Amino acid sequence: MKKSRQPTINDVAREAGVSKKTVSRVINRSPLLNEETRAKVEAVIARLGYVPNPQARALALRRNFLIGVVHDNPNAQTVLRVQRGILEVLRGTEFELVVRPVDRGSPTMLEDVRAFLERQRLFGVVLLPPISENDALAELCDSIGCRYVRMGSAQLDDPDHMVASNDREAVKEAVTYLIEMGHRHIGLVQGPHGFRSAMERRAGFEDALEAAGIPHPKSLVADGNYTFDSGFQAGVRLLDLLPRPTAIFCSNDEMAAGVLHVARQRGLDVPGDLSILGFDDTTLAAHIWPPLTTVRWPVSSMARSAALKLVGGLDGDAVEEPSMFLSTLIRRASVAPPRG
Amino acid sequence: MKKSRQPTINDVAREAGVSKKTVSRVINRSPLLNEETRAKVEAVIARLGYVPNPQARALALRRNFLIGVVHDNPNAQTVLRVQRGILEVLRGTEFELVVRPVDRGSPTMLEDVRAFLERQRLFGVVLLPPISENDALAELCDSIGCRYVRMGSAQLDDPDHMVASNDREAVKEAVTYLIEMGHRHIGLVQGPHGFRSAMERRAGFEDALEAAGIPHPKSLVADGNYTFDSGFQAGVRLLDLLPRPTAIFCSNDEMAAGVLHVARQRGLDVPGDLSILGFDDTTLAAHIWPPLTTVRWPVSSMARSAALKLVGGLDGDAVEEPSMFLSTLIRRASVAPPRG
DNA sequence: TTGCGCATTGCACAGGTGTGCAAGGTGACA
DNA sequence: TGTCACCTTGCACACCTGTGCAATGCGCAA
Repeated sequence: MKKSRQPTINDVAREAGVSKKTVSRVINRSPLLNEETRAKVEAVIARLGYVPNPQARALALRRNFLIGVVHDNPNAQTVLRVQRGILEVLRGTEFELVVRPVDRGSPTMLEDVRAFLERQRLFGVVLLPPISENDALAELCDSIGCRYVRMGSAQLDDPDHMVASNDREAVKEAVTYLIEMGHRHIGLVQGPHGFRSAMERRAGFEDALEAAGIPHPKSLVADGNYTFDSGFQAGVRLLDLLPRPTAIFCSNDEMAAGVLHVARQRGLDVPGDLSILGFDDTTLAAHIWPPLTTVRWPVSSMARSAALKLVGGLDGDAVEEPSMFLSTLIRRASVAPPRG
Repeated sequence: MKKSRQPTINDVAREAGVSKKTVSRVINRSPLLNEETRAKVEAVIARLGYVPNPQARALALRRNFLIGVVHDNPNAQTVLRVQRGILEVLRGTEFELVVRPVDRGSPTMLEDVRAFLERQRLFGVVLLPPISENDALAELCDSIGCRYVRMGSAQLDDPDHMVASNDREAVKEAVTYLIEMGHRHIGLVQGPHGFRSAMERRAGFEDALEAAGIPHPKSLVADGNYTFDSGFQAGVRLLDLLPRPTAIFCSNDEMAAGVLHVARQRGLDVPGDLSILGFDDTTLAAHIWPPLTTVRWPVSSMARSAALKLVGGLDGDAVEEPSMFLSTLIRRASVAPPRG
């Protein structure tokens, strides 16, 4: 062996006695190809251990074999579950995963993302909530020609570019469960304003109360921003109320943990004195005490589906990936009928 | 404008009336360059909004401007903290972050990583524990010519390629704290066999007991594998002992949460009946009740330093990044003197 | 004026793959 | 046998940047 470098498409072509173009067709599974030629070339490829150079492909195709995760999601668990879901799909393919956090507050956010997408020529991106709710971002992807899938709690305008979950219905079911247990005085710790997930979950909460004919005064609604600390603050406010709510629904698990801390500090028994209901089913939910009754947000499945929507259909047959995923109630120990 | 494409180095060269090479020198900050020419070229670059094409650069340089995270770490929190730390350093640079989980158990693991590194031609990788302890992996990076930094709890053989923390001393200090509070019957939930972090933490535990002249029978040591469930199992075993330990040190927070669950199920008061000490200081530690006394593993700082070791020193002056980081005891509410 | 050294610049090719278009080959049919 | 259509293949160039080495220009001394 004169050359210690990795074999190139030229080496394969020479060895196989065909042209580069033909080798290229073999690699890219062109149907316009004699079966015999294909077999011959494939044998040489296997013998030389040839692997196409991704950098050269990226240059020639003007497209990189990279999938991006663009997010501003504060929840570590969620972000990592999405990554894992995508990586599961990408494993064994030529795609790699690149992570790109953005700052929703920054005035240059859109320009930053544009620069990122244009420079890196990503094959596609998965947009996590809440940034996925930004329509300008989706339009940006469209205009650049970058495939994208938005994850969200929204309705399904465009199944090709969206995977969603039925948060509203799931929350309605969960809160109905509280009502059926006898709770009438139920607090809500809602997510930040402007987040669709927060709106959907609040709507589900209200749906349940309305269906049961239970009034829901403003005082029973506390603001949160999906963090533990904001949950703690909201818990302080709600548990100061007289009469005290007998149950609290929190729009995510971290805030539920915050409320639980307040209950502990006040010596309240959970679920005896207070039932707590969360949302997400992060590992935190199962690891705190008592184990948290929560709504499982099927984020891993959604991420897998998103990835398949991006890279699927490349081997010819376009697989129809589901776009709607069901959040389901997970019953643990943090909910019980109210005392008395 | 005839061409709607992005400007290339040729456009810049033509506009500026110089050759490609000269433009290239401006971009790559070559010192062999007339100051006047540099200014002229930079003006054209700014006017055209020229940005070098990363794909073409990757091909020509045979090196991609990507930093990889190679890991098999089961802890979501840890993985994400590392990512965040690295991304903090990479923000504003031309580098992107690509994530690559591996399967330590797989017989083809090393080959997989080799293929990944050779194909993608990463600029550098950060190796997370426990896979970072694999010497063959480090040698592989060396032989391929891929820069790397190992994160670990190990001693510092090679500061250029390693960032480490003083787990052993930190644990010794933490367990000494338990002893000073009056605990004499202290359990250990150790990490999985073959993990250096597990060894170091166990060694620190034993150091403290030996220094205080306290015997430590095998029965007080339970095996774990850094998961909540294994912590739970270990907790069951330790809390079945007679006499029951008055304190338990767990080699990470998740296992500590598992032990806490066992204590709750048995109606034990923490820290009244049982003190629990964790390691890592993940958010879980602060979010469970009672807040967990734990050792803060400075993983974010370590990750930042690792990233700087990889990409630093490119602008001329090589910055000396620290390689050793101090884990420190965080005192919360899960530790108290034993009763009686 | 010539020669020399130094600072600066440019040519031409490398890096590896994809593709438009034209050419080559083959079989069928009149 | 000639013609035509169709299937298969190959050439040459595009994609964009980096670099070895030669060339250019300039000042200065002999």
